[in-house]
Amino acid sequence: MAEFDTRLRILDAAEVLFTEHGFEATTLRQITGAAAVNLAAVNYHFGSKEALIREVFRRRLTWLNQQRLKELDRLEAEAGDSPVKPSRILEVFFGVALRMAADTEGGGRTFMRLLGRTYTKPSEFVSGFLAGEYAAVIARFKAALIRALPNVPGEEILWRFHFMLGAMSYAISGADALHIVDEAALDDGDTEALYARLMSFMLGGLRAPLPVLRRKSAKPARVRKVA
Amino acid sequence: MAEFDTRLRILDAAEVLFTEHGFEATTLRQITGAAAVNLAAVNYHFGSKEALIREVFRRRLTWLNQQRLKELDRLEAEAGDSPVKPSRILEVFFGVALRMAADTEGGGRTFMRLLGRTYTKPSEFVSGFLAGEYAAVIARFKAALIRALPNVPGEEILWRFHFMLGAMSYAISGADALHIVDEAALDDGDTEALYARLMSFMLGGLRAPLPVLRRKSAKPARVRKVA
DNA sequence: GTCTATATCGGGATAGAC
DNA sequence: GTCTATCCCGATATAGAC
Repeated sequence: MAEFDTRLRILDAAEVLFTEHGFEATTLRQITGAAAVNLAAVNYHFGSKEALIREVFRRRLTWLNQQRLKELDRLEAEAGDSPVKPSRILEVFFGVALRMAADTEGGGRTFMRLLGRTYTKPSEFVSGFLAGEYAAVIARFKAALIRALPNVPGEEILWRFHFMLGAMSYAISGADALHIVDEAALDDGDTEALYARLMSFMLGGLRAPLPVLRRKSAKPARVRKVA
Repeated sequence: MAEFDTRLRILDAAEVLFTEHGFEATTLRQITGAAAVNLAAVNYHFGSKEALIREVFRRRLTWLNQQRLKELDRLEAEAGDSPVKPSRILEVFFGVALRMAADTEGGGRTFMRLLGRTYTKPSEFVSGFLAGEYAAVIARFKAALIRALPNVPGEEILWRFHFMLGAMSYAISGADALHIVDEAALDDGDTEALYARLMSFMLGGLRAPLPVLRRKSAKPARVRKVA
């Protein structure tokens, strides 16, 4: 097997095992065993276990975010001067992710489950990396949503976006987690249905009446930055 | 320090460290070091690291779920024969959790962050345990929601409940994760505000128009169970 | 119940032959 | 680029004195 192959085999095996058992619990011996390559290959190709972890994220994440930006570009070009509809914006951001998560064979599904979990507790050495990969994308989508929903304060949009990420993460974790909630085997194999369910839930949440925020005790009201 | 104290000190320290670094990455040396007790104390008091992990969950989770059931009991008693409002149901289930998460000093906040993350990827030896702790609670709340929302199919309610758990988990992870999304420091210290934001988002999602589910290809339409 | 000291294991990483 | 063999470390767990 060529060297190129070895690299890929390691990445694929690592992705699966990290998702299954977490970073720390996964050993290089397990990875190289599953990939049917030599133990020393990881350090040869990636330098260290940490570097391997980063690469597992990088290869999928850059592609994912490029897709998102490309589709948003197209959407905004089509819309011209008028703002893009919120539903379309969400469809792009989460649709790309869910389509990746639906890709059982290519490993996309595995990766998205890993990503959702890592997001809430990034080890020090991935958090900075993740932030870098996401920064531009979030900025663009946030701006688009703010344009699309002029009545909702930017801060609220950000929180709701955050909540949506959580909903998506759990949606992708799917039945694995759901059977804690209910023994009835909910079919999470039907991606179309899951997508539709999640999207209607999110749109409902995004457009929900604004919460009544009571001013905090003594703090004087501050002028909000113009969005 | 008395033996009772030692046990508690270990539990508290473990909770913090597990939340911070995960189960695998946290060593007994770190735990006993932080707790200022002897290394051997963990095995004396709990038997093993795994047993310690389970106990970290058990002590908080049973209390949490007892509160939920108690408050739901009260709500249903007050409502008599009429169904309880969905918003009240959510307020109980998630309110109890968020109040616990707001308890910075008692360690509730730490624990809820840990719980949210564990839910999507329970190690084999906690998943069964978690399911057991949750089963009765979920059943009760699911039933209450189905009564409250007769127009929404039970299956949809379950999915939306699942999405809500995700939103809550991310809400509690809070700013730690949010600053991946946006550098602007969103104030997640204001529990009241967070609670209001999350609740309006969830209610919007729960009451959203039902998704249009296209029948799957060849499968004939089945009669749905009566809710 | 608490401690020190230690047994035993398995981890990541690397040296050096092929 | 790939392999074997090995280094070195730190993990959990326990034995046995106090």
